Parts: sequence; structure tokens; C-alpha cells
Amino acid sequence: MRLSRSFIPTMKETPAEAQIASHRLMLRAGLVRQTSAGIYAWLPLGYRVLRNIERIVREEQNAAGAQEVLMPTIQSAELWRESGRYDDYGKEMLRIRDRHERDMLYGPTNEEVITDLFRQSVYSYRELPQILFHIQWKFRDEVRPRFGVMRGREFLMKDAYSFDMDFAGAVVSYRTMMLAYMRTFQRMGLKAIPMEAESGPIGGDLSHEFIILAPTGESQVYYDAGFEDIDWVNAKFDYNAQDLEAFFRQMTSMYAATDEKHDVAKWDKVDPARRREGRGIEVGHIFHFGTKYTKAMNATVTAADGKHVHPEMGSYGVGVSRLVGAVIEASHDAAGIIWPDSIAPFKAAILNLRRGDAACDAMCEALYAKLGAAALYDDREERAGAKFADADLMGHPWQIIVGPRGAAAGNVELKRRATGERIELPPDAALARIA
RNA sequence: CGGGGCGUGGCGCAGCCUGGUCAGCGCGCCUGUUUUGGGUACAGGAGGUCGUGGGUUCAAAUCCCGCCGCCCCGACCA
Repeated sequence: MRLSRSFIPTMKETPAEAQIASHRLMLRAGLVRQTSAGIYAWLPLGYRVLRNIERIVREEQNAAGAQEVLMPTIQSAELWRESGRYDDYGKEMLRIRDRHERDMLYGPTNEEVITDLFRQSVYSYRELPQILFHIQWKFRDEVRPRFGVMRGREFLMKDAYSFDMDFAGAVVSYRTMMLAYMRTFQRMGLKAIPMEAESGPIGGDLSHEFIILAPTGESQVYYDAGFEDIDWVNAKFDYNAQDLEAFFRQMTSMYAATDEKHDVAKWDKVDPARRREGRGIEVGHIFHFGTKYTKAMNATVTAADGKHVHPEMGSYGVGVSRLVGAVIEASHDAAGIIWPDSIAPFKAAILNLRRGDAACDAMCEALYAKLGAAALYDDREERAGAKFADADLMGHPWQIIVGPRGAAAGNVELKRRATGERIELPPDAALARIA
């Protein structure tokens, strides 16, 4: 994309409403614009990041054997009356009435709809287990939206739902999602730590929240350094019951807790050299809640012995839009965002420091032709300083800097955003380095 | 939901208390010159129902009331 033709409105100054780093940077770098309290429009740069995060989440869900569906945003109140949550959910649920005076709602979550779909279509134990997921917009009418997309009212969420014949099966599904999550977050360049959690209004008895480390996180966390060392993406765990048990044992053998559930006695037993404290942001939450919904909504399957049983369920959420803000909280500096390669909107920016200079123009056009959609070409009539500042602000992993001095010598300068390291080299060598 | 604050060109703000050349400043934007490796400098220019409705007054951005919107602190949450 040519920056001169793009809709990427960057700002030098920060709108007054933005308090935290990620919100300020998302506004300044032109990723989003607020349309009303807790509701945002995603602009090209931000939308690219959102889709990249979504893509990784989707790939890992598929790899874990979950199947993607897409459920509606608008739901019927009837289903929620069946589960008993229509009255329980309170004002956070946005209630709507259609032209026939039917009570509808904008879905804050999808347990009812998925359970309804399941009971309509699945009748036999032979069809279990099933894990279904979708990535869809949710609405929760938060009393106090804040922190930009991190606590919006409308947000994009991946939610998955598992159905198993019994508790043992449900545990396997639960661990499957847990492993998928560790891989998902790692691929986004995040250190995520699962912590035991209260299961809250969804109900249930087994629950973990996934906290990523960021200096500006909302809650204080305590954890074993072991979590930092494990490479989950390449770990030799497969999605079978044995591997998952080993994985889960390893996961739960290390101490991890938010300040709410912090157990000083247990903490004292952790090797002091391995104790880590920090701030964290919740980006995912998984629950096992058994037959709460299958019983309330009478979803049954026939077991091998001919009896009708209520399947065991779990639900598994990832805050996709929240992750955009969370990644920035975890990865930025005074100059701007520092995108991890895997989710960056563009792999590289090409900075033409002297538009109109034949050598610079030719070199930039050649680079742009080769990189194509992976590059944002800054061909604006701006001063070098403005281009540097905007490139740093937008956080592209690489900057290919083309100036008259280097161009005359046949070189460009390659800058790594994360480290600030710059080297001068020929264009092809720069492309090879990036690829 | 309790407490606090704010709405003035695209962004950041001043002006309000003490109504009357107060509609202004910086950034951004447009034009020209200049500069050319970290947001250059100079000159000229465009752009505002002062959130909104009502009231007080000879006169309201300024005072009073209602409404709407947004933000912050706390409790709650992917």
C-alpha cells in the first residue's frame, strides 16, 4: 500500500480521552476511531492486525480439532428464558424488541444458541465429542467502558463450546483448548500464563484465565519462571488424552495466581530464584460447567446403553479485539507500537527520504514491486523526520530506509523496530533478511 | 450503579468566575518560497450553529434550568 493513497490517519497529538498506552497509540497510529462509548470503527491498519490475530486463533482452533461455525449476533430471548439467564444476566445484556414486539437481544455470549443447535442435530454418543467455535462480535453493555478496545462494549471474541459424554471426556476437551491457547498466544509473541479462576456467572467448577504479561496490566500476578521457558508451539504434545494429561500436569505443577487468588503459603514454597511478579491482562478464559445448559435446555444424546444423557459442556473464550490492545500494552516504547512479526499489519515500511530523487524513487519502486502487499510504501511528500516518526509510531517490524546517500552507493538501510538496530546493505540483501 | 469532571474549527487547549471588538492560540490542512537522514523555517490562506433546547438580559461561549454526549475514580467484567 502506498501511504500517500492510504486511509491511515496518524496524529501527533493524543485525543484527551485516551489514558493508557495502547489506547493512545491505537488512536495516534490510526488503527481505530471511537464512534460511541466503548464502540470502535476499525480502520485499515487496525483491521489488518485484527484479522491477523483472528487468523492465528482460527488456525490453532482448527489444529486442535475444533470446527468453525458462525452464530448470529441477534438472539431470541426465548432461549435465554429456557436457560434461566434472561433474568440473571442483568443490564449488561442489550435487550431489543423487534417490530412484532418479540424480545430479542444482542448476544453477550453463545451458550444458549450453541446448545440449541446441538440438541437439534446431535442424537448419539457416537457423534461425540464435538468442539465448535466461532469468531463473532459480542455486545456487553458495560457500565463503564474504558481503555479503548481493551474494555469495549462491542468486541470481537472467539468462543468455543465442547460437548462430551462424561466428565473424563470433558477434561480432555478442556485440556485441548488449554494447549491450543498456549500455542495461540505464543504465536502472537505473548507470554501467557494460565491461572485458576472463579467461574463467575457462566457457572462451573473448573476454570482458568489466561493472563499475558504487560507492565500496564490491571492485576498483579505471581508465577513460576518455568512458564517463560516453555516453547508450546514446538513442544511435543499432541492432542490425545495421554499427551494432554502430561501437558496439564506440567502446567498445573507450576505456581501461578492473580492477587485475588494468591496463596502466600504456596508462594513461599516456590524457589525464590524462580519467583516472578508482574502485571497482567486477561485475554482468555476457559470453563468447564458440566450439564448446566444441557439440563436446563434438555439437550440429550443416547448413550451406548440406550439411556439418554445430558452431555458435559465447556466454553472457551479469547478476546480477539482486546488482544490488539493487549499486544500493544506488552510491546511498545516511547516512539510507538512494536508489532510482533506474526500480527504486524505490514511486514515492512519502505521510507523514501527524498521523493523526486531518481535513484531513491527507482530503488523504492523496485522494493515495493517485490514486497507487494507486505509493504507500506511511504511515498508521501514529507520530511524524513516525519516519515521516521510515523514508521516508528505504526510499529512495522522492519523499516527499509532509502535515502540519497545510500542510494548513490546502491544501498538501503534496514532498521529493526524492536531493537533499533540498523545496517546498510544492498536492496536484495535487505529483502533476503526480511523474508 | 455511586462519586467527580468535561463538551469552543480535524487534534490539543485558552477564554467563562468578574456577560459587551473574545471567537483566540499551538499542531494539522491548502498555496508559495525554503529546508532535505529524526515531525525545518517564513509568508499567505481555508475552516467554528462555542454539544443541544429553553430561560434571564439592551446584550450570552460566558449566568440559570432541562436534555444529550464523552471521560476519570470505585464496584463489575473477554
